Amino acid sequence: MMSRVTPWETDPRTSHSAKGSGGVLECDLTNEIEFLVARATSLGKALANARLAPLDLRVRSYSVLASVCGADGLSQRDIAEFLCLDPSQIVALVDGLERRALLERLPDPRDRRTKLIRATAAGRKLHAQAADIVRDAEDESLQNLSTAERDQLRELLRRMAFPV
Amino acid sequence: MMSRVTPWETDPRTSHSAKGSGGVLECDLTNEIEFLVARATSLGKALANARLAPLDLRVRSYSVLASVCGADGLSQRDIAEFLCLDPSQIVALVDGLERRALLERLPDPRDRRTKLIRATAAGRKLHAQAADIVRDAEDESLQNLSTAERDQLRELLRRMAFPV
DNA sequence: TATTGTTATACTCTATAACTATA
DNA sequence: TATAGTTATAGAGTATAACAATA
Repeated sequence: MMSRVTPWETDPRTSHSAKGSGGVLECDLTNEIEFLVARATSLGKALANARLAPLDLRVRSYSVLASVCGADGLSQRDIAEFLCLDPSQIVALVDGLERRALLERLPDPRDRRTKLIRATAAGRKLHAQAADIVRDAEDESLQNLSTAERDQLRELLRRMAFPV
Repeated sequence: MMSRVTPWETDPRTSHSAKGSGGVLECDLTNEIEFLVARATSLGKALANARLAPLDLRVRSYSVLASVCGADGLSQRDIAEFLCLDPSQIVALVDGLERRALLERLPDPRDRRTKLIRATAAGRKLHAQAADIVRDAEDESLQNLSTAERDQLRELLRRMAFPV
């Protein structure tokens, strides 16, 4: 069974308005990097969410899990900053993953306010599966780009996503 | 007065966990284009929303206005497809802009089901102001990148955001 | 006095299904 | 039978403010 990611997409042939030769609307927005990056995110997130559904993960919860698996001993504050989320949102996300025993809150010996988040073995296992799925989805989103172009894009995006 | 865009950001110096030399968390996610693109979008959208607030616009409503100003005679369906939004969402967005007389719904002589959306003079004027603001915000988000790099990024993103 | 995690609340955005009028 | 716009609703995501424990 195929998952419909953008169920509202119309057949370009039945549409009859100001389009360019490639079927893409010609408009100033297509020159705005912020718009392009938002549209790419929208498409990518929809696809990834659909693909992660069988694991009972979404992009947000996957991101928390991946953060913790990648760098152990993060505080909730660290995760929030890294993911550009408010710390109050991390509470619910960590709650959900902790309830499934995918990660755990540990006391920080240096600061009793802080809770260090650590992935469990089950969490690491699920993350490995999820990372494969996400990699496939990303590969699909980037079909038009060669490996070299993807590397180039990644570097440029890194500098946009993590400004000095 | 300065607008705080990411109010939860902590001072890197007070943080004490697994970070790389640049203060950036080292984690597999930073190699995932989908993550980087999402983070860039998150930062950019927050900044743009804050800057557009004085015009009583948000990124979503601005996008609709910009679509219509860039390519006249679009149907709501066209806008939905272009912005990756469900047609049902366009209704409320067009409603809001129409109420402010920034655009109008016109009957399509070829198909009485369709409504063609056209920007009014006031809409074009406001769009011009908004586009300046968005351009400045984008410029700020891309401080790290040279003009050539921005062009490169734009082209790569275009192919990611509008796959064949 | 400032910070971490937390709770609460309101708002925006997204997803889905169903309806109507047209085609 | 299918499509454009619409309505309704529920759920996900975001933004703020305030509080207790701790620094």
